[in-house]
Amino acid sequence: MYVAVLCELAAKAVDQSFIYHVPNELTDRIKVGIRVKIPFGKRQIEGFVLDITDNILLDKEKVKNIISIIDDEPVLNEEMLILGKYMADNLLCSRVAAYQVMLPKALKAQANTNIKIKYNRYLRRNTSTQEIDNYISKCKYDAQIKILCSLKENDIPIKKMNSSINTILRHNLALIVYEEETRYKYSGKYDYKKVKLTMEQENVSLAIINSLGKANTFLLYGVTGSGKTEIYMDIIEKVLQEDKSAIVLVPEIGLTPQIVGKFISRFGDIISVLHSKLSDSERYDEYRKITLGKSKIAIGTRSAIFSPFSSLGIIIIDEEHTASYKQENNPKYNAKDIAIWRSKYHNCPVLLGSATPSLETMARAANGVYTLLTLTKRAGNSVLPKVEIVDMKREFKKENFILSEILKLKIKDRLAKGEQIILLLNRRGYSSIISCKNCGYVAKCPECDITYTYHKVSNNLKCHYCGTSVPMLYKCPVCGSNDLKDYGLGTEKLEEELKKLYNARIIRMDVDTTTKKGSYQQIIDDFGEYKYDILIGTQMIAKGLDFPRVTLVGVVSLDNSLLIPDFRASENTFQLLSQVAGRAGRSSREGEVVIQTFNPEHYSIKLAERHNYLGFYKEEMRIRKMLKYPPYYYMVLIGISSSDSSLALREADKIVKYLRNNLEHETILLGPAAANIFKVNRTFHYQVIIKYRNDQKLMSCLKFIDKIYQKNNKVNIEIDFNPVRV
DNA sequence: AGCACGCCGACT
DNA sequence: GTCGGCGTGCTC
Repeated sequence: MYVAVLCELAAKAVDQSFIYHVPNELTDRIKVGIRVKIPFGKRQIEGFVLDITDNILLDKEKVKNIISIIDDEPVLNEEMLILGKYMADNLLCSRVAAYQVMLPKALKAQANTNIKIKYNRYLRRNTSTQEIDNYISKCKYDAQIKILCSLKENDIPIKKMNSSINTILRHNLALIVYEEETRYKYSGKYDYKKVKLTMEQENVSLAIINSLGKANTFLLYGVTGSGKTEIYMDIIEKVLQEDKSAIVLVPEIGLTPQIVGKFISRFGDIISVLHSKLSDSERYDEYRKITLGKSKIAIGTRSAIFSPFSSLGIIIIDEEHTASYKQENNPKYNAKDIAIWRSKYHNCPVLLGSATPSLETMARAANGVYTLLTLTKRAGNSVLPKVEIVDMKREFKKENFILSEILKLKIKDRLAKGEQIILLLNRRGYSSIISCKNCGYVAKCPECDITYTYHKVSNNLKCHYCGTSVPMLYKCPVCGSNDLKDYGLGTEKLEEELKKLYNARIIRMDVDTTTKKGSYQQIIDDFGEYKYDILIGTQMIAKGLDFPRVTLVGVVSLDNSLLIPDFRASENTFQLLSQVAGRAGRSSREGEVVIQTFNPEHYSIKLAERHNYLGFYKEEMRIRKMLKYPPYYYMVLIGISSSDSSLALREADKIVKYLRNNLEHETILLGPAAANIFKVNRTFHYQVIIKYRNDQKLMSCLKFIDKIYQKNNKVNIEIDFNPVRV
C-alpha cells in the first residue's frame, strides 16, 4: 500500500504530494485525512494523507516508508479536503496553509505541542443502592460510609486515590470512569428570556425557515436593536429539530459576550465557542465537541467558519460588513466566501445580518443575487438617539482643541445625573495626512479620490493607489491657512484632559489595556457595574455593547477615520457612526450622540446623523461607479516587498508591464505605488492594484507571477483578492 | 522550510 | 594550503 502525503511545510516549492510506502503492519490503520510521520530528506516531519493507492508511477526504490501514524480518526474530512483545494486554487495559497488554517493547533501537522485531552476521574456506583446499604450497615469506617452515601446519588470526582476508595473498588461496589473535560467555561450572565417575535421578525424568520435545505444567501438588513439575534435563534431552533447544525459568526466574541449567554440559556450545552482569546487546549476541547457530535452550534470568530459539522443547516454571519471576516495574512480568505462555498456543499442557506451592510453585499441583494430581508422597527420601545454634529474648526478658534464646548457641558450634565458616558477616539492612522484645521480641506489624489500620504524622506505627498506624487503643501489651497499639520490625539491625552476637567471615574480601553486574556471582559463588566463614569476607547467599544446607564456617546475625533487613505474610508466612517449611535439609549432613557469633526458637511456624517443607510448607499454607489471601485469593479492587490527598495520598485514595474500586456484592455492597473505602510522591519513595500470586471486571463497571469517569484528570494510578492483594507 | 553541495575570499 | 561565506537545488 502507498499513500500520497501532503507535507507540513507551507513553502510553495513543496506544495505537492509525496508518495510513501505503508509497511504491512500499519495498513489497516491508514485512512485519508489522518496525519502521518514521514522521513523527508534528512528530516522527520508530519503530513496529511491525501490519497491511498496500490499502484504508483514512481520508481519503487525511491519510495520511503512512513514512520508512524498519528491519528486514529481523520483530522481532515472529505469536505475539508475539497475545500482546501478550492482555497489553494482561488487564493493562490499552498494547500497545506489552507488545511492548517482549518484546524486547531492541537490537530495541525507538526503542531509541536503538548495539547492533550483532559480527563476527569469519577467514582461511579456499580451496584444497586440496596447492596450499598447492606455494605454500609456492616461497615465500620466513617470515610467509606460518607463516600458510599453520596455515591448512591451521584458520581464522585476523584482527585487522589486513597484506601477507602480502594476498598470500595475491591468490593465491586463502584468503578472508576474517565470523562472528557471541556476546559472553557462561559463565565458571563444567563439572564436571557425567550421573547415572542414581532410580526416583522416572524416574517423574516419564516422566509429563511422555508428555504432551509437550499443553498441560498440572504441579507438581513435590520436597524440596530431590531432583534436580529432573536431571529437567528428562532431559525436555529428549527435547524436543530431537523437534526442539523448551525454556525454563527460574530466579529469578535469579546465584543458580544452576551450572545454566548443567550445561546447557552436557550439551547443548553450543545454549543462550541471558538475565538481568539481561547487557549489552545480550550479551543481543542471546543473543536472536539463538534467532531464528536456533542455540539450542534458553533459561535465564533472568522475561523469558526471551518467548524467541521457533518450536516450544516444554516450559516449565520452577524455584522457581515465587519472587516475582520477577511484574514489579512495567508491564506487571505474571507469567511463570507467560505460560508457560501459550504452552503452549496451542504445545501443550506447563508444569512448575512447587518444594520449597515457592506456595499458589496447590498449591491448583490439589490441585483437579486442575494435575497433581501428587511427589519425596519426597533424591538421594544427604544428610539434611535439624537445625533449632534460639532464643527471642530470653530472650536479650534475658541481654543477647544480636544473637547468642544457642548460636549464638555453634556459630560458635566450626565455626571451630575449619575449617568454614564462613552467617548470614542479612533485609532490614529499609521500614515501622516495633510488636512486644514481652518477650513477642513483635505489633500487628495484627484484620480483615485484617496487621501495623499506625506512622505518625509522625499518631502512630498503620494497617492498610494496610483503612485503619483505632488509637492508638500505648506499653505491651504482653499483658505490660505498655514495650519495644515497632522495633530495627534491619543486615548491617554484625552484621559488627562478629562481628569483635569472633571472629578470622574475614568477607564480606558485600547489595544494596550486589553491584550491580557480576560482584561477586556473585566473592563466591560466593571463599566457595566457602574464602577466607572466614563469609558474611553477606540472603535472596539463601538460594537455590540449594551449599557442601559449610558446616555451620552461622544465621538471625540472622527477625522482619523474619514481621512484614512482607503477607498472605503467613507463607508467605514458611516458604519462606525451608525454603530455608535446604536449604543446610546438602549433603555428607556433617551440617548444622545455628539460627533466632533472638521468635516461636518461630509455626506457620510450628514447621512449617519439622520440614520439614513439607504441614502448613504445610493450616494456611495454613485461615487464607486464613477471612480470604478468595488462593487462595480473587482479588486486584486499585489504586494511587492524587498529589503532592497529600488529592486522592489523595479520588479513592481516589471509586474505592471507584464500585466498590461497580458490582461484584457478594460482591466485597470494602478501603480506601482508605495504601500500604506512603506517600511516595516527594514523591508520596503510597494503595491499594484488591479481593477477588473470580467477578465478571463487574470487568474492564469497571477498564477504565472506567483510561480516566478517563488524562486526569487530577494523579492517577495503577496496576492490579495478583494482586499478589505487597501 | 531546511539541509547539503559547491564554488570563491581571508586567514592560522 | 584551509575555514566559511551564502547561491542553488532537492526532498517521495
